[in-house]
Amino acid sequence: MKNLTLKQLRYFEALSRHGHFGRAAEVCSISQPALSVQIKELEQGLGTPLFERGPRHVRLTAFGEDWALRVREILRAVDDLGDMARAAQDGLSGRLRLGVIPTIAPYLLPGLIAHLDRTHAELDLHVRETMTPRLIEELARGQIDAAIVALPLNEPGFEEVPLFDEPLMLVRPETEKDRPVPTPEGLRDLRLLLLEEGHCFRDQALSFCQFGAGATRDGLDGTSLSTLVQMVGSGIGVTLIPQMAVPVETRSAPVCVGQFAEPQPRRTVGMIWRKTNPLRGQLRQVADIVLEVGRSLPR
Amino acid sequence: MKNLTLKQLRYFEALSRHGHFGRAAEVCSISQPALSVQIKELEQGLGTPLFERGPRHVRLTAFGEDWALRVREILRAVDDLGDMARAAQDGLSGRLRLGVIPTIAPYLLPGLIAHLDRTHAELDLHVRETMTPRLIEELARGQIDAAIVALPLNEPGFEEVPLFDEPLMLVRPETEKDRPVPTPEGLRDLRLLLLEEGHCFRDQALSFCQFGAGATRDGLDGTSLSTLVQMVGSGIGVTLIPQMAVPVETRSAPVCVGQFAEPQPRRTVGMIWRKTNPLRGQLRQVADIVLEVGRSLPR
DNA sequence: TAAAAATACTCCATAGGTATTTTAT
DNA sequence: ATAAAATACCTATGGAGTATTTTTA
Repeated sequence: MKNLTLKQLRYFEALSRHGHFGRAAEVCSISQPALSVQIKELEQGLGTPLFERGPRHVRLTAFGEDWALRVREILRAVDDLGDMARAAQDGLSGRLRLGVIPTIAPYLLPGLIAHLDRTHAELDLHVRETMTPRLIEELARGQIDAAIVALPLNEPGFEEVPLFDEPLMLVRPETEKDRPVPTPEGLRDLRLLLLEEGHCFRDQALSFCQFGAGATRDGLDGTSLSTLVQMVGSGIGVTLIPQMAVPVETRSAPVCVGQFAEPQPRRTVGMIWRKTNPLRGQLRQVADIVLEVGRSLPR
Repeated sequence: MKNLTLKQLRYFEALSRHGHFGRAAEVCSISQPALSVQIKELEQGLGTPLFERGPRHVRLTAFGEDWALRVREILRAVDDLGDMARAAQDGLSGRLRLGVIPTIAPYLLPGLIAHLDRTHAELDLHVRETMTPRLIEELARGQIDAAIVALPLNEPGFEEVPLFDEPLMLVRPETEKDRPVPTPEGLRDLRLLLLEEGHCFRDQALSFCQFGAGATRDGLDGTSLSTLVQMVGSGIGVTLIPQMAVPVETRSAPVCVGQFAEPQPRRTVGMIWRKTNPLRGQLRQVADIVLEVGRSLPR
């Protein structure tokens, strides 16, 4: 195995993930035959097949599985090499791929982007908005550099930096504005609207209401906080949203916002990245800026 | 840094070690301009210089130093990838690069090679004979797969497998054959001939005689056990050699061999390899064979 | 027969070679 | 003046594209 190339390893990795020559080739921006040839040469060089070709799907052989683990480590390490150069010339510059969960992105990003444009024009910010488990995966794979999520996560290999925390607010139809804010127990008797499965914010809200696992709940699911508030506005029920969402989301619906009595439900917003990411120095700087932007959000 | 290649990393590594474009290029089997170009592209891609070009030597920059550490790890990991394939199809085959120290090689290798030829013709054995520190270095760098040395070493990251141990024998001029074998203390009054600095066997012999560090010694240094025995044969002094060397070395010189009283000086012969070497399964097999061959040496 | 991988061929980008120039002591 | 690295230029290998065939459920 003297003429092993990084390209081959990248192609192998793509194929191992997609299990399909055509799609993997597309991801690699090459043609399917080009990928076939490289994979074949890889297997020939090794003297062992890496994939089992079925007519419907391509699967890693047992040996291929082992191999893939090491290959992924190597590719991560190689990608880090590039980042080291940028880390060396400190100061924020170059591409920075930031993941943000959907219950933070719309409220924090406008201010963050404006701030970065003003203070660090050299920084080429790419934003990816998706839910926490996906972000973790992409971080591990080196597809993004850092993520803004709700803490704690306790993922091994990741550094967590808590930035600020904020209360969760009750949103009710405007008609109920003079009613007292219910207790967590009282919430169970209302029709509580929540985000669909997968959003960590859903779980945070649920845990405040102390619904047991699997307990049936008289509510509906929405795909965004915006949707939920609109639903509340039309009298369907009530919902919880983080404080940072209040100014944006309650402007255009006939709803009122209430604050719970102590102990308030809260969530912690923070940043995470791989502990070994060479850009961690830069990422700390970004975290400071996110904190600043977060603190300056309208209440 | 999208078009980084393994070749570039290998060239970089070679240049970082040799500090000289011409010699590094030779090691890589390419021309000096080819190397210059690749290094230049590497630095351009990174946006940072990796080397300081002086008129007399090329040195790594501070950043280059950091980079080199990671690059070496990556290259080792990549080389391991190739070995994994061979490890998978177990059974001894393919190239196996074995280091052996000079005080073992001439006595053990003939039998070992004969045995392997007979039982594992598929195995392509490459032998490297040099002293322990060098072997350790080459193991770490992946230039050899395993080494046969005197244990213990306690090198972190290496697996040590003790195989057998053997006594150190006293070699005197044949004329002294009827004299009693001296004690360790008695040895100090004789002219003791030892291997030159660097051979671990020298230290083993010295420690038996309990010469303090730096104590002056009335002896001479030789470059091989063979030389030492010849010198003893011509009446210059006495020496110690490992038991396995006795049949070969005392055949052609007028010397006699004596065994010390308990506690005898002994050395342990064993094999070492990197703990993470994918071939370790194979290496254990080789160790078993070395043990067998070692045990069957004539006494 | 249809979906997907492998093969055939053609082409061009680029790694590498030789000859030469530049650089710094 | 000399040793060593950089540049110029040319060549050839091999990676990638398009068109096509083979494979198997």
